[in-house]
Amino acid sequence: MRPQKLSREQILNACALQFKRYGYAGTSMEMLAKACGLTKASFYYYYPSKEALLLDVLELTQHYLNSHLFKLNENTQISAAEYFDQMHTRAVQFFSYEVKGCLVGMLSLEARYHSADLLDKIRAIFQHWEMAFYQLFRLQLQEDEAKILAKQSVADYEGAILMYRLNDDLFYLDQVKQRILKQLTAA
Amino acid sequence: MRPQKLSREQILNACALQFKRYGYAGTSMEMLAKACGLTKASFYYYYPSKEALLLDVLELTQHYLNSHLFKLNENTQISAAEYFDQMHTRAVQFFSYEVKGCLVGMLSLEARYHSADLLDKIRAIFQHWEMAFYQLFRLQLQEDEAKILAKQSVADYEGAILMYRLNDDLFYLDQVKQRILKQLTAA
Amino acid sequence: MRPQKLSREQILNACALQFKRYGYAGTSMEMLAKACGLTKASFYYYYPSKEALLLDVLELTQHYLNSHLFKLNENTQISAAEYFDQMHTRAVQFFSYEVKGCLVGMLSLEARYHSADLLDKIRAIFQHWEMAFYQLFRLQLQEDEAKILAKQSVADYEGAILMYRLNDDLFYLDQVKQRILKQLTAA
Amino acid sequence: MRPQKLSREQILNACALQFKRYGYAGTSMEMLAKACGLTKASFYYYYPSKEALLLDVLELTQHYLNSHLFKLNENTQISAAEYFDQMHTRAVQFFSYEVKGCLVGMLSLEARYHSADLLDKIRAIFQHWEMAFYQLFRLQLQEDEAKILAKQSVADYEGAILMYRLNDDLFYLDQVKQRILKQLTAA
DNA sequence: TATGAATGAGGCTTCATTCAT
DNA sequence: GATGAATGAAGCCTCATTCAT
Repeated sequence: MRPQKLSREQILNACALQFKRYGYAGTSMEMLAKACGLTKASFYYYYPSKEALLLDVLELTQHYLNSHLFKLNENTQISAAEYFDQMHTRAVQFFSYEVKGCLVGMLSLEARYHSADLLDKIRAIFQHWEMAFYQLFRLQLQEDEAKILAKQSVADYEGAILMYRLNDDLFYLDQVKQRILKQLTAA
Repeated sequence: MRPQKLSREQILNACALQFKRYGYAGTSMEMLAKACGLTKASFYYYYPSKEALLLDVLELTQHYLNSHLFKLNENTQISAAEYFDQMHTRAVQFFSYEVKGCLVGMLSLEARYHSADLLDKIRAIFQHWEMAFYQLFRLQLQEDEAKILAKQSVADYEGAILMYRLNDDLFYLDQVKQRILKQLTAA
Repeated sequence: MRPQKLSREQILNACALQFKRYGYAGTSMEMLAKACGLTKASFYYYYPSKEALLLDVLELTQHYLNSHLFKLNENTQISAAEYFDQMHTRAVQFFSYEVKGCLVGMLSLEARYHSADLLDKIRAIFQHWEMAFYQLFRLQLQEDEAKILAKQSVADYEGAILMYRLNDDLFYLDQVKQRILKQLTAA
Repeated sequence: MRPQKLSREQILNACALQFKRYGYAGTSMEMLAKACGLTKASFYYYYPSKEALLLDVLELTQHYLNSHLFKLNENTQISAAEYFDQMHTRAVQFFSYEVKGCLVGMLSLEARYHSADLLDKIRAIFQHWEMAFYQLFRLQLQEDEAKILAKQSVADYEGAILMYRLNDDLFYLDQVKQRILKQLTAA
């Protein structure tokens, strides 16, 4: 009776939203199935377990981030600051889409005492983000400065998103942007 | 009457650690009871529900933070920078005690779609922290600057703690400190 | 899909018997599940809560009573007394089936301090019974007499069933019948 | 800190009310203790178990009924009808005191599949009531008639009380009275 | 593919009862 | 006498998962 079959990607996206909203422990397979317009049993046709699903959700998230947020378009003419500005806009969109917050940051807290696979994946995603920042900042800054700012920026974003989620206030994300821009243009 | 195995405060502290480690949804009453050396049923002698317990845990946390971390000793001779330095040291200790991380930050993510009471309490705690920062920063900075820096600093700490928890790397917390100190001494 | 062990109606009937035997508070979900040949968890596939189940049990009981006991076959040639005699026989069967007693009467005692929904449903069932009596008695009696006798008869039956259940003695039910018949034939 | 120690009888009376209101299964030891102004543990000083308490409650009820409701004052000058009238008034008071209903009738339903002791006690109480009616009715009626009317009257009262409790309507009890009076005065 | 049906394990909570002072 | 503290068992319900069609 369902309108149409969902693609693997649509399922993962729907599940990502549930996880982002309620966390891993707070999301049941029932909720995930319903979010996909499937029955619980049907849902198991696509995914054999909650953990497997989560890993795939993160995999997709990683791909998405790598191709949409972290990938630097090298043959561009705009400045590092301008580039970062666009990057920030896309980041804010990503962290505001449907549910405010950062799925990966959230899972990082829950996953700390779970499986090693999960931790590795989460760390990898943050690493890629840091690397993306590094390459961008390197256009303007010294190696050391770029390195530190990249590492710091990831943390800054996570803190800002946490407060954004809690207080519904974009101030935090805007401050992060201003601060990074200042360092990029000051150089 | 049989003597109490643990005092109310000891129970709350033990539970705080469990919540900090596994989150609210990820912690079962069984785990909490065991962490207190009690059976599940005995545990209910102290707390009528998981939610009530959580609120008391947060209450205690708030009291602790207000009296140990957020309270400014006014009749002191040291500078704002020195004062902040000590404050930071205590904060790092607090966020490293037994389990790395920030209970309140963690709960803020889970609580977003839970009870309003919980959200209010969490917001209040962050507010107090911000206010403490503000009063301290005000010693050196203009009202506007102090205000912004205070708000930003809370977010910065949360981001740093998140990454500290994930990567076991104190770099993040140290950077936060340096950055704030720079603004305090530059003025 | 695996075939259902028991139909919805079979489940409700099995549960009705449990409730009739042990009352609402005295019947556990485990008992109900076992009475249906299901595990506790499987039982929840059919009913989300004990209260919801009870309401459905009463709904089914009401339907059964309305169609088997309370419904008057209008185009019949027999007298009111004869009709009542048959009605009584069916009533005795109903109150003796598997477990002696009246589920609704029993629940009426327990429900007095429970949910309003429950009370309403119970009152409605008794109302329907009274109405059935009224229509039947009206064939022979004045409006006022019929009204009073109908109201009284429901109470009489309940008292008789209570004593029947306690003492295993059909005398009580037989007396109720005789008394009503006397009023119907005396007119 | 309690105002004053409760007598055994006060405790039993307080418990009787709880049982009358919520039934045996629906009343917890906690509720009983609180109704007596005692803590749960203190309550066990008086009663070793819920079942033992219940039996004592019934014992007291039996004593009360035997001496206040069932005992016929033989050296009186009034007629059987007048005597019954007074008896009825006391009965209505008894079944209306604090909580509408008949504890024994209620327990008879719950107890049917419990301990034999309980059943015996309940049957004995109803027997005594029946005997009291018999002796009274015998003043006016033939042995057979008195016997039947006595047995029937107990059931009638129980039915009337059940409906009185459910519908808050004294009509039922009044009808029982009228009916019995008619038989007493018709003779 | 899809899903109605089923389930063991576990989660939150209450209960009747006991312990130890 | 009295009660704070403790507990095993049970009660209601949810969860992740499997079965069988």
